[in-house]
Amino acid sequence: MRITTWNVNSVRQRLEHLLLFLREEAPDVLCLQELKTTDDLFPRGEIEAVGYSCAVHGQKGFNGVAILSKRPLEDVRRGLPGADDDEQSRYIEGVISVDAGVVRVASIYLPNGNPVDSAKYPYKLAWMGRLARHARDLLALEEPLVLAGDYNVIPEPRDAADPAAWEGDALYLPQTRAEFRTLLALGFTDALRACDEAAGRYTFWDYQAGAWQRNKGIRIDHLLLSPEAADRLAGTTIHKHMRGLEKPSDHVPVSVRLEM
DNA sequence: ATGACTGGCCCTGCCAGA
Repeated sequence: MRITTWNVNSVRQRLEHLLLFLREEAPDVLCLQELKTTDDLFPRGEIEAVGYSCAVHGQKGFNGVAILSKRPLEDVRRGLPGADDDEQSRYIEGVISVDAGVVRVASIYLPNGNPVDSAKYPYKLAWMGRLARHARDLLALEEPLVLAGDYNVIPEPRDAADPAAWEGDALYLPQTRAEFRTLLALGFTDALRACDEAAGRYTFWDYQAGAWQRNKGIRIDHLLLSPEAADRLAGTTIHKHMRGLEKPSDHVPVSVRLEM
């Protein structure tokens, strides 16, 4: 089965690209981030019409995550445990039954954290701590699990065209990268890196300064696999062509293929 | 060398993104 993550930067602005992607690539599961809309304005009907069910955790104006699936979604959770007062919609999780058993999938929109001298950076670090605690609990289930999303983390220098330009930025600070390594060390596999060690595998190019034309990208959209999912890893794809469309998202979809 | 965009909302400059 194929599972894809994509920060669409407004699902309503990107609806035609989204439907194009679902028709042409037809992943089994698509995790979306930055819906920038509420549940009632989510384009559920158009998406169901091309064969997907939707679990949505929206928010007015900002954030918002969803999971689209060809098969029914069960056990849907909205928001991370331990943050009942957090009004930002950045996490949704569900379970999909397949012939070989079940796969649990989360759509994650990790906080950006800039500017680093504001409350936004401590919020990012606290959020990463909550994610790690929940991820540890999910690993104990010993089932195929994919934590897919926009992590707003540049893991290593090879994940940026110009690493020096990101020094001091919330996406690349040593503490940010250390928190990401702590998450991985719980037992996750970075799917893209397990398949491709090359530098220059980017998933985001800023709208400004001709970043796309000059290939000044970064890799911040990741698919983390539990051991049971990593055992089934068959390949990854960065759908780079989506950045070249008219009025694109600044992120492109990233897919993992699991043998199941 | 410098600056450079896009989307949503309070409908119009401002916040947010990365």
